[in-house]
Parts: sequence; C-alpha cells; structure tokens
Amino acid sequence: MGRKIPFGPLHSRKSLPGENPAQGLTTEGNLPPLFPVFNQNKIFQKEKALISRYVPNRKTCPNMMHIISLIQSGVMEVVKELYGVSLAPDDLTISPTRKEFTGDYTLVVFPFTRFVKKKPEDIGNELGNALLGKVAYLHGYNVIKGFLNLELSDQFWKDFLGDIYAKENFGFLPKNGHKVLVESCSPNTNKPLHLGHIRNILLGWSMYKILEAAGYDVVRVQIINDRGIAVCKSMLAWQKFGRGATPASEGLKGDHFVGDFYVRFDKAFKEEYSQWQGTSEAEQVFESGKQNGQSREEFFKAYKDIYFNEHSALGREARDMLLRWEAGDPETVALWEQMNSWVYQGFEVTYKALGVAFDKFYFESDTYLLGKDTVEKGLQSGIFYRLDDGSVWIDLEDAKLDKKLVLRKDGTSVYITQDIGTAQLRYRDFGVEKMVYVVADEQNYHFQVLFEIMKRLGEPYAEGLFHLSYGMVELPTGRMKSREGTVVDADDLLAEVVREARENTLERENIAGLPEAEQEEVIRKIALAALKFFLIKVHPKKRMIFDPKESVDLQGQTGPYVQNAYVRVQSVLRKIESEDLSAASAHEPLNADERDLIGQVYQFPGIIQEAVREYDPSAIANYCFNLAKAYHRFYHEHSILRAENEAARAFRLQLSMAVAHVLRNGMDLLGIDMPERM
RNA sequence: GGUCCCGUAGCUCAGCUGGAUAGAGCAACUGACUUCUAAUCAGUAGGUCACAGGUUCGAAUCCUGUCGGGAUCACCA
Repeated sequence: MGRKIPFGPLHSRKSLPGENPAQGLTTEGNLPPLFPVFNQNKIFQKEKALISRYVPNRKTCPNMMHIISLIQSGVMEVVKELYGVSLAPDDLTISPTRKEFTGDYTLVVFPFTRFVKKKPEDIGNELGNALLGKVAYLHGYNVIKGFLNLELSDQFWKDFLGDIYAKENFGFLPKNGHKVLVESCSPNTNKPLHLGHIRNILLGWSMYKILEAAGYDVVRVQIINDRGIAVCKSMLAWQKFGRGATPASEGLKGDHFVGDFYVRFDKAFKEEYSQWQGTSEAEQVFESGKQNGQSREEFFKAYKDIYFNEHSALGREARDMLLRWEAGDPETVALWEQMNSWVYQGFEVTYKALGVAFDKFYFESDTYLLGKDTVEKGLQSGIFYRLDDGSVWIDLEDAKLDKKLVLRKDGTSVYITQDIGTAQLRYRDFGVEKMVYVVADEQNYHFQVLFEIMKRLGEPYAEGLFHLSYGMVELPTGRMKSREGTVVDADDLLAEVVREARENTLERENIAGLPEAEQEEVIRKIALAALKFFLIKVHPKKRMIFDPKESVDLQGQTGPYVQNAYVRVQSVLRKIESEDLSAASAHEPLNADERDLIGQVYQFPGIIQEAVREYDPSAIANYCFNLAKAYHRFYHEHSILRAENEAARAFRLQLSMAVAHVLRNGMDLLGIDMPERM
C-alpha cells in the first residue's frame, strides 16, 4: 500500500491552463554489509579483485600501483627497519596534502611517538629520508610539526594522466557478476508526483547509476499503490461529477486529471460533513463525545475519520466501491483500470521529463496478498506466534525492536506482510543478492523490522537488504500539507526550472547560432542540472530546505556551474585538430593548479567506491563541484592553446580531456547530462 | 515517555576510518572580459562547530549527559 512519500513543502500547485509542462521536453533516455568492497567478506573476493584490477595498481600499470598503497608499504618497511616495529596499513594515516602546504600526500607521524621516543619532527625527517630511496616516484619531502609531507615527482602525475586521459570510462569498474535491485518512487495512483517523489526518484536513479559504475547489474523497480480507498474516491468522484470526461477531452495530464477528481471528492465530502454538523444527530454526537474543554471545531476536526466511516453517504459509497473492486465486479474493475492507466500515462511523461526509467513495476493490487503463506510457514517453525484472537505476531524484542503484528485477527495482511512477500517475489524474479529501498526516513522503523524478519526467515538475500533513508523536503516556510495546497507539484517545478534556464540562456546568446530544437535541448539540460544537483548535493539522510528560488540558480554551487567547466573544455577542443599529445610528458614543472587538478582526477575511482559503500550520491555531487571549481581556476590562470611551450599545451589538453571525462561521467552518475555549449 | 536522526557563517550546505589555521555557495562589499565561453576568476567581511563533561599527543568528528528540531512507537500505508 504505497510508500507514502512525504510532501516537500511549497507553493501551491499552480494549474496553468492549457499548459503541459512536460511538453517540449525530450529526454534520453549501520552501514549495511552490502558492499564490503573493501572488507573481508569472502563472498565478495571477486569484486575486490576486480576493483584492484581497475584502480591503478601493480598489475595494470606496473609503475602505477595505487600510490597510497605504495607509500603505506614503504612506511611499514622503513618503520620496521628503523624502529623494529611492525605496523598494519590501518595504523597509518595518509591523506592528500592540504593545499596550503607543499607535497602530495601527508603521513601523520604523531602516533609514532608512542614507540619512538623522539620529537615528531625528528621522526618525520628520519622517515622521509629513509623513504626517498624506497618509494617509486617519491621525489622529496618536508616536515611541519608532526606532518610528513611527501612530494611525488611530476613524472608520476604525467604517467597517470597519459594513462587515463583518453579513457572514456575512467573510474568505472567492469561487471562483477552481482545483481542489485533498487526500489524507488513508489507513488499512489490518486495524486500527481510532487517534490518528495523527485528527491526519491533522483536518489534512486543515482544509486542505480553508481552501482552500475561499480560493476553491479541493477534492476530498477517501483511498488505502486494502485488500490484502496483513496483510489476509490477518485473513481467515485469521476462517476458522480466527471460526465465522461477524459484527460484528452480536458487537455490534462492523466495523473493531474485523476488527482483533480480526488480533490473533487474531498471537497464534496467536506461540504457534506459541514452540512451534517448542523444536524441534531451531529449535536448529539458532539455532546456525548466531547472531551473536557474541547471546542466544537476541535471536536469535529478530530471526528472526521469516524464520520467518514460511520455516517457519511459519500464514505459509504466509496467503501462500497472498494468492496465491489475486491469482489472483482467487472464494471468497477474496468473503471479502476481506466483511471489508473491515465495516471500511468501521466507519470510516464514526468519520468521522461526527468530522464529516468524503470525496469519493472510491482502493483499492490497484485502483491497485497503476498506474504501470508510465508507467515503460515513461519508459524509452524515458531518464528511467528498466534494470539487467541487469531492475530499473528513476531517478537523482536531481543533485537531491540518490539512485537509486531503480521496478520490481523481476520487473517488479512498488513503493510509489512506484503513487503515480506514482495521481497521474496523479487528474489524469484531476478535472483538479486541485494535490495535497496529508497524510502523516506519516516519508515526507518518499518524497514528495521522488515529486515529483521527476513533474517529470521533465513532468506538468502537478507544480509543484502538496505533502506536508503532520506529526509523530508521542506519549504522555507516550513513543512507542507496537501490539505493546505502547499505541495510542490513535480511538473510545475520542472516547468519552472526550464523557464528560468531558458530566460538566462537566451539572454547570454552563447548558443543563439544553434537550431531552435538544439537550443531547447541545451536549455533542458541546464534546467535539469540545476534542479537535480540542488536536490542531490545534500546528504540523503538530512532533512533539506527546498527554496524554489535557489533551486533554479544557475551560478555558484550548482549543476550548471559544473556543466560550464565541461563546456569550456569542449570549446577548447573544438579549436584543435587531432594532434599529437606525446609532448605532454616533457611538461615541466607542473604548476600548483595543474597538480591540484590532476590529484583530484586521481581520486575519482575512490569517490565512486565511497558513494557505493555509503549509499551516498551526494559524495559524487560534491566531488564534481570541487573538480569543476579547480578547473575553472586553472582555466582562468593558465592558457591552454597559447601555453608557454608545446609540452605545456599538450599536457593541458590531456588534463582538460581527463577532467571533461570525469565530469561527464560523474554527473552522469547523478542523472545529469552535459551540453556541449551553453 | 521509549527508540532513532539532525544541530557547523545571516541563509543553504561540505568536512573521508579523530590530525595542520573548520571550508564552499548564496546574500554584502572591492576588483578582473581588445586574450581558449565572465553561467567564470581573485579579494574583503562573516564561527564559542547547540551546551557541558569525558577519552586522546590531538575532537566539528568518538563516549556520556543537557537543551533545541524532526521522525517513529497503528489490526494505516
């Protein structure tokens, strides 16, 4: 029954008469033990092997073993020789040298004072001196306080750059043979998608791309709440007030069309309720039911659901509709199918506009009965127990959770029962070892319970279940409520960012020479980059404030800023013929901006690993921004085509190409396309 | 009340398994386009990393407590 995507706040959905925002938008297409890529989990030895093969190392590039490993083993060797102490790689802290100091990597030597009774500075100097002959590419060092800054030779960076600058897929791992499923979006069929769905969809899509880049086969799915009383409300309203209207006849997107009837129902119900409140029956209910000091208004606000279920004529009709649906009444089922298909057509337009797609849709009308068999079986094996009233429970108190109901006393299933069955179904469908659920953090407890149950059931993929939990999206004015009409509609939002991007782009006239269709394509890429980057750059688990004004910003820490760095490279490359870049290896010395840039490029494979390990697309976004920032600075400070000499020119061209590849690939992991001009 | 998450510049956010003087963007103020795209760059200003203890050579980061904010503890989904 639906994942209940929380609302992001916002300005009310503006219905723009006759405007279909999606038109004109063409598109292309406890840290879980999930990715023990760098852990010791035996099952994943193969993955590990693949990674070490890809990230520069001894096998692929004899001289290019990952420099940190190289430094690590050098330090361990030297420490053993000088001080007779055996250290493990984990005992060493080695990180990129901060920009304000000279060097490439820094070893923290404070910890060594524990077994060497000398000043940190002296230890640093001893180590640095000893390392010089030991570590390939190590060219020099300096010691500041307890920090040993190691300076690599320019040759190291030039070799690395020469190795990767032409590699389109630098940073991506080959297939590892493992399969993951990502569930995201998971809407209800009675309302259009809103801002909350967009954050969800983008996280899901990005996780898919990141997992794929790390070598996994990924299946993208949704679970759609296509049944229940809410859907019946829309159906009933359409019957009563629709007069045979269709999305086509009204010129509306199907999901908005159906959503409008849902609202229509609610309006009619409210009128009915308000009228009823004037009756003597209502008076009686109020008098006998009111709490001490409760006002009439408060009472009836709280009484709404009871009224719906026990007094309302509309409520009665909606519930009858649900019963007929459950009984399989042909006419009801036909209407249900008709309305849902309108909704799906509408959703599809929004997915396309967002540039996302799914491999399979699971429908609750198919899955809401699943899981009962499993519960029956688990009852026999003692995992579940039945109370005298017939309800079935599981006791998870020893896992610091509570007792949880899995079957009602009438034998029907609840939300979690269905999720048990659906997980099993998905395993049968795809044989995945891991499943990632992109669902808002209000359901943290639900997934803790679900995953614990799956473990107790002994499901083979139980250890591979992960809840990618994300925080609510709120407006600057606070949380929003559908009742108050403050939900930010997905299509409106898309239309707004495109409008903003168009205005800015046309003003600049950078692409005025392109055919109009291509201009629109560029505008769309810029608009989506702004929106997507804005939503993904925040760590998923954090609640985020969505300021509509900032979300359409095109300058500063934004998607278009990153795109612009890429576009600058393309602009340079457009000006050259194919040219021999072998002179790059003679470029000497590398300046600080070049070193900074190339050092960042070097980190890309590791950043992808981190994003996978932490289920954190925001790590990619922040990395891309920093790389783009470094490139903008480099671009501003140093001439590429008019460099000092041929070697510098060749080197900077290689460097620019490498940066462009990484930016394009990195942004692709966020679902963001790069324009060639902007 | 129990459990979980969050608290970093006026605002929105980074800060990797503890390491150097806590960083960006926006907003404000100064500068830089006859030169590869200024959707850019450089600079100024802005901080008791909620608070208090603890561990450590070293804490925004780890531990405990307090205060604020949020979520959740349904025979709802």
